Amino acid sequence: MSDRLSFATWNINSVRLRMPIVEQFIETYQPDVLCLQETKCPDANFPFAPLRKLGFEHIEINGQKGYHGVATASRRPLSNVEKRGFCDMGDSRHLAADVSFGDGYFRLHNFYVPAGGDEPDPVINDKFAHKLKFLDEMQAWLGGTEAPSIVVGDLNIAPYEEDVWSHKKLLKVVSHTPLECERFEQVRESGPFVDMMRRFVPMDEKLYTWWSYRAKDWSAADKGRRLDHVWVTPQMEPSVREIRVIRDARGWERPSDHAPVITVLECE
DNA sequence: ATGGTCGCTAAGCGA
Repeated sequence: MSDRLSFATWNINSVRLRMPIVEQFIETYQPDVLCLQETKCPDANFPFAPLRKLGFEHIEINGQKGYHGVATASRRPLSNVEKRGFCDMGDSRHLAADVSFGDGYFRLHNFYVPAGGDEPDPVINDKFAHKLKFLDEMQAWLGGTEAPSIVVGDLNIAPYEEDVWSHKKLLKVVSHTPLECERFEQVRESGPFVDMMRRFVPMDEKLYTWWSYRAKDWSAADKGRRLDHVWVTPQMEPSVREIRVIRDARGWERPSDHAPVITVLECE
């Protein structure tokens, strides 16, 4: 059966505060599935109604008060929902579900990897140690994935030189240190997963999904990083038609500091 | 080299 499906991943930095631009995004780009991170919303307060009104009848959430939280909203049913804990922290940073595509299904993992604090030394910075441990657990769990699978989310690492505005200036900045970038690649290769964004954008071209709130003019300064990712298992790669970073959304009213990334899948 | 801005939830922490 031929099929076409689009999904988006977006660190929304408070889903309740951001509902106006979530609605704007859905109306403009019409994704079939929307994976959100940093919902910062207890499950009891999640804005189900406006999403259902926009056609997202299937909504699965893994939230907590104040911090973190992920949600996957879909026009298609979501089955075998799984919310995995990492590092025994009680953090809400993952949700997986099966999504129908063509004659079968793929497993869609929605991740929010710890940011890792400021100091790039796991010995003196517990948050950075936690980030590295989280990657270890991701690899132990996702290594050798056989089912058609997609990993999306805010992975909080910009692994390649052109994934940041200045490779040299960010070598000691958490998100681009050699230590975590190497670990990141090991996790991806253990899948194995294909870095789909870089399949569409050459390695020598800048590619960002996040721009700090602290810049006076984020777009003019353009000091971005590619913190959000789309990985697919090799058997899914031929189905990926297109990936777009919706940079415009970073400039909308009361924006998230992350831009959404849309992926289009198609099969014959 | 430093500080710059957000969002939580009610002063400071996390990003």
